[in-house]
Amino acid sequence: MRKGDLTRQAILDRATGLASKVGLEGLTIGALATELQLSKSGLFAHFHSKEALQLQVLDHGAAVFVESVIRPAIAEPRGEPRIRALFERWLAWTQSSPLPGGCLFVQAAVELDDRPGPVRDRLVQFQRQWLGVIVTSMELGIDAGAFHNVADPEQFAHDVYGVMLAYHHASRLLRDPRAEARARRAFDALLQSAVAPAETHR
Amino acid sequence: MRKGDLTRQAILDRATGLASKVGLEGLTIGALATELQLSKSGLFAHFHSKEALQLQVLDHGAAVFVESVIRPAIAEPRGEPRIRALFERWLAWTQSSPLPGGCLFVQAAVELDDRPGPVRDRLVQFQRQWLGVIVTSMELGIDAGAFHNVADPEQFAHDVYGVMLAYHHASRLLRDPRAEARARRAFDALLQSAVAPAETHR
DNA sequence: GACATAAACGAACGTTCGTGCTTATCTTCA
DNA sequence: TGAAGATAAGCACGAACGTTCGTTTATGTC
Repeated sequence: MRKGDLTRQAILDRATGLASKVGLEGLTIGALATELQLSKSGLFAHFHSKEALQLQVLDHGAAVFVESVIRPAIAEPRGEPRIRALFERWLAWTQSSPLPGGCLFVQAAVELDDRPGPVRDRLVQFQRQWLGVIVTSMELGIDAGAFHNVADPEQFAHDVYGVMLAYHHASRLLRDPRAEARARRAFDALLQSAVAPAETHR
Repeated sequence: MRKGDLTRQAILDRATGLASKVGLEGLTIGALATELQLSKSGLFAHFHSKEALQLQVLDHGAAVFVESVIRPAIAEPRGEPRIRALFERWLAWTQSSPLPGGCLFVQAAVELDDRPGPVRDRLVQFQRQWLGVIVTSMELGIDAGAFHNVADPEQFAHDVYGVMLAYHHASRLLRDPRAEARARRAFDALLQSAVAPAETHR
């Protein structure tokens, strides 16, 4: 790997963390350069435009997300364990050290929800994929008999994401120490109402 | 009412809508002045600092929220009707014309969650009050026998807010036409699991 | 109608924003 | 080791940021 790629990677690492705090728009080339002890122009040369930087930050964040949340969770057995792993690893992700400002995508979602352009498009794509992972995991669980077949995977994914957003709100804005317990309880209730009858009384 | 108060009100009206799109930080005095066909300095004189403007925008938004969501909902009879009214009016609020960018508080919550200061403090206060309204409405419903007494009002409020945030995400970022139906279904499920047994089989 | 106050303006302040261009300093490989 | 090419710095730009100033225009009161 070339030297340039190394610094570019270092820039993206730092930029991802910074963007989790101040957003993709609040992310500033000058501040980022200062943090990395680089000159503004030197850093800028890696990306040629701020929008390109934002896109790469999003891509970088997505790559990390896949490695630390999705891939390990997919390794779990189908049904409840896999769904639970997705949820638990998402919780851990929002608290992970490279994200001092919470989940980058939650921040970006609110920031970009009415700001058309390629950055928004990319984010929408990622969010759909993420929800798609939950939907698919749910469908596979139904096929395996872990959940009863009247369960609606898309509704379930939507609801689980709501639990995640509520946790983000309670924990980050309200600094509520019970946020995590609340999120788990909500998730359990959601999961409980989806498990197949045979599993319910074990 | 003096002339100055009138324009100040007009400024806050417009600023609230603008902030719902671009956030309280993205809200810019120059852009706001242009929209209102005022000079930057003339507008600035009403607030003396940007932070003061942000605080007043928050206050103004909260006042409108109380009038259009909380007060009418509180007028409904205790129990299910009141809780449902809170939820339905919140849905309508996020789509109301003065808020082209969705709920101002959702935007602000994500933006300020790790930006300490008086603006954040004010927002936290409002959010606690809002959740408190749901909690109290739930408690009153339990007292009236509409919900069974094992229901946890704080957990319920937390969960309902999650449904609201998921709706905001699905509708605003993903532009999912099924967002509203999903939100209602999630809310109904939440409410169903709280209603007293006598009410369940009617 | 004269006077005092309130409200809005226009110009400028110092910073910071994103973005170019030109130069210098490193890596890399023959 | 030295030439070629990649990488970062230096410097400057126009625009926008929040803020301050002195001045002008509108409003309200006696």
